[in-house]
Order: sequence, then C-alpha cells, then structure tokens
Amino acid sequence: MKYDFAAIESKWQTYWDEHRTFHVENDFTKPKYYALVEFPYPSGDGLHVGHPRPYTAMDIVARKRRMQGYNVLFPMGWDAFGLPTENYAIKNKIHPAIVTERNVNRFRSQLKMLGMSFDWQREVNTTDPNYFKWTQWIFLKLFNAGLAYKKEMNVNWCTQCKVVLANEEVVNGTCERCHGEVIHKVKNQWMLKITDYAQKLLDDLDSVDYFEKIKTAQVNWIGRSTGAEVTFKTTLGDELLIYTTRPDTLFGATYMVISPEHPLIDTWSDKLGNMDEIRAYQAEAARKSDFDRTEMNKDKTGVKLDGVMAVNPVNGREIPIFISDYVLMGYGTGAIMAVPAHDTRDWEFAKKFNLPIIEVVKGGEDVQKEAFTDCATGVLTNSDFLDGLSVEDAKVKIKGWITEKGIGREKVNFKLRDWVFSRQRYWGEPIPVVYCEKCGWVGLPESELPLTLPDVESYMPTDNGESPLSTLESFINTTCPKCGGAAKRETDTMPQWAGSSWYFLRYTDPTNDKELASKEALKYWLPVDWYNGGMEHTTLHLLYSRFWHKFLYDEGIVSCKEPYAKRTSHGMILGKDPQNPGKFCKMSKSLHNVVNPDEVVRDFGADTMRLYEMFVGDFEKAAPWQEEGIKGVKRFLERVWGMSENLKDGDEYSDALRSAMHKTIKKVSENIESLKFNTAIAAMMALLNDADNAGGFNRAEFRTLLILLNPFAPHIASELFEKLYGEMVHEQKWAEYDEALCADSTVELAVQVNGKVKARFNAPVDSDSETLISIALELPEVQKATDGKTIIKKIAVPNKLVNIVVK
RNA sequence: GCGGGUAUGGUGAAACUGGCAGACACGUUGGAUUUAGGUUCCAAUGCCGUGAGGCGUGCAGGUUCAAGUCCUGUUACCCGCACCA
Repeated sequence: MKYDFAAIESKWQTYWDEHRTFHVENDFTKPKYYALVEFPYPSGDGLHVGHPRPYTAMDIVARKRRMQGYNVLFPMGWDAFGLPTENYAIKNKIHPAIVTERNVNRFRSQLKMLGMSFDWQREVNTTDPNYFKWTQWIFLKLFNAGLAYKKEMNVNWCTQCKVVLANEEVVNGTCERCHGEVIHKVKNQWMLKITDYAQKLLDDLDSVDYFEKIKTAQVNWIGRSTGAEVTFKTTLGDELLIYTTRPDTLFGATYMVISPEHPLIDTWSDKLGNMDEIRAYQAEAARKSDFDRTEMNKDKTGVKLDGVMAVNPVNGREIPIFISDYVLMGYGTGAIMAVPAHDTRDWEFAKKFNLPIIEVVKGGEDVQKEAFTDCATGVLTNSDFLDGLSVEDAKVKIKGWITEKGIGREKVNFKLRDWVFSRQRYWGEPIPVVYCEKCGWVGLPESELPLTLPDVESYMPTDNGESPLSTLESFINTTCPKCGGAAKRETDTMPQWAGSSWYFLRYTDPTNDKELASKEALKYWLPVDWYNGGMEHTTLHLLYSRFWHKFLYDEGIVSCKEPYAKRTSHGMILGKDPQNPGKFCKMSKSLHNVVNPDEVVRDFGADTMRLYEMFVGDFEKAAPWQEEGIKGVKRFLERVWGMSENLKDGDEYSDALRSAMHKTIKKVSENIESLKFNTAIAAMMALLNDADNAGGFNRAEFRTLLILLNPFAPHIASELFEKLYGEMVHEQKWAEYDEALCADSTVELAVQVNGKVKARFNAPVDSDSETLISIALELPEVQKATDGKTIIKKIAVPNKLVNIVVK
C-alpha cells in the first residue's frame, strides 16, 4: 500500500479533534508539565514557515512528556491586538474584530493542519473582553499600587504609525515594526514603574534556567552600574548634582556637561549671557530624531553656558558648564562631571572645545593623545590624598570622603527606563481610568470591567497624536467613580505587550469569570516548565512579563517569583537571498522569498514538514530553507511505511538490533531534552539503515521505533501503530533503554603510529590496555611503520585507540 | 565602542569530559529494475596524486603521545545594545 499522507493526516487530525485527545484537566493529583510557545499575532498573511519551527519543537516535548506520564498543559492563543489588523480594517472598512476573527480562524486551521497537539479548549484571545477584563484588572492593581502614573514626557513617536513607542520598540532610531522615522515628542503618557523591579529582575535571573545569552541580554538591558552622586556648587549660588561611575577621577574634572533638557537652564535663564544660542541648541536637540542623534554621535556638539561656573568640591577650582546632547536627561541626573583624560566621550568633547586634559590616573599612554580608561591597572596621581592608590581603592576612599563631607553618596543606577504604556490607537485595551477635576485620575471599580471599546466610525490614527477615541464624546464623558461628578475617560489604549504579559496565567483557568485564574490552578501549573520563544522578545515581552509576574507575586496573586523555569530560543528560518545566489537571508515579502507552509503540507505532508523543520540544522541557529532537503525526510517516512509491510515476528528485540535499539532510544530521548532534534532524527534514520542490514525490523523493534517517531511525525506513527498493534500510539509509555545493553560486544579500535592511523582491529569491549597494545604491535601495518625505529611510548585508550610513539 | 555568536566537503550539517574529522541527509557519478520517471535498489563520493603516499576543521603560533575541541595572537561575517557618564 502506498503512503497516502493526505488521507492519514486528515484522518488523525479529525480523530484528535473529536476525541479532544490533547485536552488536559486541572487534575491536581498528577505530576504536571507546562510547555509553552509564544502565541502568535494572527496577521492577515497566515502562518509562514518560521512559525512551525518552535511550535513543532515544543510539540515534540509535549507529546513526549504525555507518554512519560505527565499531565501536560500545552496551550495556544492569539495576541490579537495590534496595528496591522487595525490598518487592514481601516483600509478595507471592516471592523478590526471581524478581521481578527477571520485571521484567527485561518491560523487555527493551519496549526491543526500541522498536527500540533495544543489543547484547543484552553484557547485565549487578548481581544476578547472576557480576557482583557483581567488585563485591565491588572492595570488597576498597578495603578492602585502606585506603579502606573501619568507623566508629561519626551517620548518616542513613530511618524508613520502615528503612535508612541516604548524604548524597547525603537530599533536603530526607527520603529521596530514599520521602520518609520522615530522623533521625540513631549506627551502626557501612562507609565509603568518597571524600574522599581530592576534589582529583582536582575537578581532572580540566578534562579532560572535560561539560555546564557538570554540572561546576558537582560542583564545588559537592565544595565546596573554603581558609582556616586556628587554635588557641585555653582557660582550662581545653587547646586548641580551629577552621577559618575568614576568618582576616583574627581580631581581630573575640568568641565561639566548638562543635558539640553536640564531644568537648571530655565532657572538660570536671565543670568546667562548667551541664552539665544542655548535656546537654539535646545531646539535643535529636541528636533533631532533618535536616528539623527546616533548618526551624529561621532561629532560632539555643545554650547558653553556664559555666566555660570561650577566649583569642583575636592579642590575648589572653578570649571565651565556646557550643554551637549551627549548627556541624556533620562539617565543618572542628566548632568556629568567631565574627565577628558579618562573618558573617551569627554576626551573628544575636550579636544573639540579646547578644554584642559588633566591626567589623574597614570599607567596609560599620553592622555593628550588618547583617553586612558582602564580601571584595572591604573594608579592615581595629581589627586592629593588619593595619590598612589589603585582605581578600586581610590573609589572606596573618595566615596567615604564625599559622604563624610556631605557632598555626595554612593549610588546605583540602571539603564532600564520606565515603560511607556500609552498608545494612541483604537485596537487595544482601553485604559480603565477617568480624570476628574476634583479627584484627579481615578481607577474604575472592578464591577465596571471590562471597559470595552466603543463602536466608532473611524479608527484612523490622528496627526495631532491623540487617540481615535478622543473625538468620541459618548465614550469620553462619564462620571467619577469616587465623587460622582463629571469626569472624562482616558482615551489612549494599552500597548500590544499588555495582553501578552500574563497570558500564560490565563491558560491555567481560561474561562474563570471571578478571578484571572483560580489560586489552585495557578499554584498547580506554575511556573511554566519550559518556554521557548524568539530572541527578539528578550528585552520586550520576556522582561515585561517577568515584571508583571513579580508584581502579581507581591500582590499575592501568584505563588512563585518567576513565571518561567526554563527559557530557550530558536533560530530563524532563512530564505534564498535573491541578490546573492547561494546565500540566505531573512524571508520577507518584498524579497519574494517567503515559503508558504500550506503548499509544503499539500505537496509533502505535515509529518514531512515537521520532520524537515527539525532536521534542517541546529535548532538554536538560523537555518536556510532548502526545498531539496525535504526529499530526504520524505524518503525516510516512505521507508518507514515500506518497512512496516515486511515485519518479522518477535516479542523482543533481536540479537542483531538489540544494542542499536537501546542506543537509539537513549539518543532520541536525550536529544529531545537538549533541543538536538536534528541528531535525534539522524539516529532514527541510522536505525533504519541498521535494520536494513539486519534484514528488517521485527514487530517489537518496529513498535519502539513508532513510539520514538510519534512526537516528530505523529500522523504516520498513529496510523501504523493502530494498524499493526491495534492501539493508540499516544497512549503508549515512552520507550526505555538499558545503559548496559547500549554497548556492542566488540568494538573497532584504531592503531596510530605517531598519531597517524595505520591500522584497525576488533577487540572485545573493555579489553585492557596491555592486551590492546600487544595485539596492535603484531599487526603487519604497524610492524612496517615501526620497523627499524625505537618505540618510546605506548598509549592505549580502551574502546578507542592505540597510539605507538616511535623515533 | 560594548556584549553575544559563527567559521568544518559541492550543499545542509555531525563529532560526549582532548582520542579514528565529515554521522545523518542533499547533490553528483556509475550500475540495476522500469515503456517512462521528481520511482525504487546497489556502489562510489573531503582534497591532491595513476600509485605508494601526502594534505585537510577561517589564518599564524603554542601545549600534548594525540587538538575542530585547550592556550596566545589574528581575520572575516552575523546578531543584539549603543553618547548609560
């Protein structure tokens, strides 16, 4: 009989659907396993071949865990708020909810078509009011805890999307999504105080099993540094507070720089002689987009403030103050002391403005030619009481000194900024607060949740930067829940990252209308045992959701500090690069190199597609999509099918294949755990080759093969298992192996002379070194190679090789 | 600039604590079956050389009986962050 993948796959997909095979109950008596993949944004384009790679990988893990006896939660849902849907809706004049539903249906059917073992009874959708009721509820918790606040601030504004972006969403000064120009705009925005959790987000990385590169990226993004804050008096009688990580270089400060947005400038405005010039520079800096600012970063610019000087507290010297956009208002205090001798940026600035460069740490080259920034080897000089100390010792001493004198203190700073949480868009969760003239910002009571989106005529984003909801009087005008007076609703919506910051909690109890999920369900299922997702979310979704989870932990909602026990990531699937034949690059519509999974499944089948995606290369690395490679795995499945028709009798493994069977079980079992799916598949292929050489499989051996194959290619495995053994393969126990039986009775050893292989021989396993050496020395090839030479050394590595060293 | 990563046949790639480099595939070549083949099967396939033999894991050194793997230096490419004081 022919391997009719189309008929087999639709048969089993229907079976799994009708029997709810992969539905899991909250059965608290069983050991649980929570496997999670990132839920997709259901775009209008449907799945592309990149999606199934992580999904198949975790599907393999989930299917294996079920066979190992775990109660497995492997859910799927839709991160469905977002700009593309809204844009599509605007263009085609369809409500975004309808577009979303259509896209979700397409995605769901495509995932079913790939044989993913998701529990479809637990599907969640971030745009469902029953879901976002709890997103809003969490926001109110944050608001009531003082972690959500509204602030007038300079934000990133995408000129194309006409929306505010979080720092994490700005890539190379452009919009992460549309690559449009990002400029700065001063707007009143909702902010979340993720910075309050900076230290915890950093510390608790020690307690989780993430890929090291993921941890490193988060550590760098959080960007903790220790230094000191120091107060400089000014000649106008007030004070200037700066932050430095090099307080040891205080004696080398020859000027100060403050950010163009620094508030002291306004304070000083009528006393400065060159206000026109300063105002012009401020305007210039404000107008620059992030992109321009990065472009310009080689050439330092700035303006000296005319009429004010700072006084260096360690030596009383008066030094000038500049404004320059290389100092950022958002970090530290927005002001620095400049030590050109020991900071590259300060050095460049000093050279340009002809400022003195004083060496205070010796050990480098001439500081007039290059800044000396090495902290490890330097020794203090020209620094009075610090002279002769190492940089580390000097830091300690000066910190003590400034604390004692009351002019400064030790200070920790983070690069992490608070999370800009407002978006001027229609298709997002409404922020459930109102503004009352009397009471200020007031959160809605829980009874008024969910606050749903009103129907509007136009979802168009506006050029003035206001939300499309802002023109809708019926939505805006409401009463204050506190005083009952007139109040206005917030018209901005939440960013897309809101719904995805807690979705893994909702899966544990997706239909609960009393709580976001029951305490018992949360306690049972969390933390997620294994979460796989893209590296691109490391400093976005992954960080945001850790923050929310930690907050919910502090509120007593969840009972573990970290949401994910283990986090891994996958590489991208690359397409052919049309510009460089033989090279590969990101798939994109504009390059016409996108591969559609529907066609692959139609032409080769879902099992082949799954196997190919796993066989293509190292799961963690980017992998090129090469149509030719699909044939190899298709052939493998055809061979499995063909061999099923010629099985020998046998209730146990044959002598010929026993060790091969045990070795393969071990290899496949271990490889799944370490994400080495490619070599797991290779091991099964090699087993087929072994079986061919042994004259085919017997029934016992083939049964095991199907169990190993089931997570990878579940349709063919289910079909053959039912046909041959009359049972369901997914109900079988995972195969076991015996370490002792993995070994063959004899092994081939290589014999080297001076490290070059000259001969080979077979010997019983674990033969001792003396025996091996004496056999090796008798071999004719070895005699020839050692003839007339002196043997200096004989090394034998049991079961591997013998090396004879001669002179 | 800082951080992370990669470099192995014609191609995708394997190689656990240093121990036979190239598993498993793709492709190619030859052969068989077939009216036919985007079928199946068999054989060969790292490079140079007719051969014995030599050379081979980006490059240059080093340690070792033995190095893709360890050490020093160096180049190229990819990804992230980027004036964070």
